[in-house]
Amino acid sequence: METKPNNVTKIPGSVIRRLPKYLVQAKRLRQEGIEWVSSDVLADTLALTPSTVRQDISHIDFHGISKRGYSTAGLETVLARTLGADQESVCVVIGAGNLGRALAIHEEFARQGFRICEVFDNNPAVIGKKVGRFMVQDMSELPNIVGRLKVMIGIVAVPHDAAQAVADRLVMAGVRGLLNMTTAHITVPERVALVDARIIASLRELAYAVKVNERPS
Amino acid sequence: METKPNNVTKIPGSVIRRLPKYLVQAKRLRQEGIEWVSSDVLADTLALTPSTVRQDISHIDFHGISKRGYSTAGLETVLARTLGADQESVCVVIGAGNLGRALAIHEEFARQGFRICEVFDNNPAVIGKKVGRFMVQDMSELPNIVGRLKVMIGIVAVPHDAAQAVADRLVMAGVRGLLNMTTAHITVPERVALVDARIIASLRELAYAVKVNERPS
DNA sequence: TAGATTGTTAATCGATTAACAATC
DNA sequence: TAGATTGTTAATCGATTAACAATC
Repeated sequence: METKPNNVTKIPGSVIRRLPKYLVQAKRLRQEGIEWVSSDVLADTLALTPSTVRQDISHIDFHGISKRGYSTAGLETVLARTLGADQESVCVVIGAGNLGRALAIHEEFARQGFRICEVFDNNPAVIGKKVGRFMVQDMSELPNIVGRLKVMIGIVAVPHDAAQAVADRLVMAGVRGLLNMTTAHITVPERVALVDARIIASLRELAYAVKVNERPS
Repeated sequence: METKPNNVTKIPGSVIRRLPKYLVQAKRLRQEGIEWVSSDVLADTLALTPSTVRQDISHIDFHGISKRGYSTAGLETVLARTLGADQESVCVVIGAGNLGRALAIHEEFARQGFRICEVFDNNPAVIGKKVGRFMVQDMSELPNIVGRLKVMIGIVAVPHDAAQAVADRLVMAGVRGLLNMTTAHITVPERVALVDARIIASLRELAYAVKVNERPS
């Protein structure tokens, strides 16, 4: 008997980056009491083609039904399981500046299953200070806490120039994935995952698009 | 005489999304006193191929020199001009929750040329309250302020369910581009640019990558 | 049953990479 | 000059879309 490849085979990045959008829609539709959704409707609401939707869903361990479409509840469940959204991911935030503090107290992360357990900084002036329900920890505590609380993800919210050094310490401490909130380019070993949040880059992309739209010839 | 196509032709999105990384590197190298950089070195530091770097730079109105490479100062200048990073972009933040407040006071945006001029909310309990140097404005003031201050970009930092309605009001007010900080899917007219910040989606991508790395067979 | 909709194969499109002539 | 490095063309690779047989 062959194993289903769906959960084992690595899903391409292009697909993985769309799955959260399907998850949001499946959840919304299910909450609205809509039980079935077709690839056509999903494609319409997300500005994709039905082909893309069906191809994407074929990567996860879930099947639609001819003539009815996809069960919204089923889709939600399987997408959540595939993405790991059915389990809490323990995170730490490094950097207790404006951005770091904001991320730490932004309730949405916890609501979405990303539990921030500590906030760190290396500035003696802020170590020990309160940030929401957190007391800012000294960076030297990082390895202890990562080990003890099984921290999976480190969120890098420090000044640009400190980003790589902080990333190195997170990797050393045993974190498995990094979210880079800075504009710096960070390098990590292959066993560690890295995603750039690209907020400034997204704003630049917008500024460029606005400029190009201005003279549409 | 033919016009240079570089500033006129629209640069593909895949390329535009890499240009901010080149800009960061060019600036860093220039500040370190390094005057020239080759496509090989840039590729190495950014985990790209030299071919990709040369192809990307060929989209902007700038040329390297055989045997020396690219002038870091020249590259910085032209990239900044191409992306619009040499000019201030006026932004508003909608939503004075934790995330909105944080974005409003995060100095990095201003430092990168994204000047936030006002923060809005529709909750009477927060309207008129101070957020850093801002006083939270009533949403009804949006059209006035967008018109008067020539606001280019609206940053949508409201709860998920309010995202589309807020986007509609920003578009109506005359904003030219939207940065969507929520997980909602937003639809805008073609003349308006939209970029998803995808912070939660990035964390999901990370959680998935961590899970897949765990059993690497 | 007839028709709607999936799942999948094949075709197209676009992005990345390789190769190399031009050139400083 | 000789050799390093660009700019560009051609080849490859991967992602998206189209088409359609299977099926509920």
